[in-house]
Amino acid sequence: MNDSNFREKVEAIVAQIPQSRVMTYGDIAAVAGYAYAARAVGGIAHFGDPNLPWQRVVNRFGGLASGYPGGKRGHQEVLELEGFEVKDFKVVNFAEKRWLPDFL
DNA sequence: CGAGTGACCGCAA
DNA sequence: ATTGCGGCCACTC
Repeated sequence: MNDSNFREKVEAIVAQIPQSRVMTYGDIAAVAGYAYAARAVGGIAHFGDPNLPWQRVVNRFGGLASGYPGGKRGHQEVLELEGFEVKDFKVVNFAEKRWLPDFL
């Protein structure tokens, strides 16, 4: 079950993120078991399953990601389609839209 | 097997 | 206030 399947854990969490909700890399890493593995989450995001809603994953400032397909530009577009309000490459009311997994 | 990279985070000057 | 540096983890070449 949880033999350092950091990758599966992160993918599972991201896949469970509800719509209109966002999570930070640090939070996901912490929930996965490694509070300082935010970078690893980013790496998984790039080489992980592209079907997962990585668009709901943002950095600690609620800002957009750097390497998202299409750049911040594309990320912002998708976020707005998800129902988010993006302002200056940052999610508005990000603190209120922040979400934590149930199984935690 | 070893080294480098990265969609990050936190602190210091 | 802004800029720069180091450090943690996993993945790829």
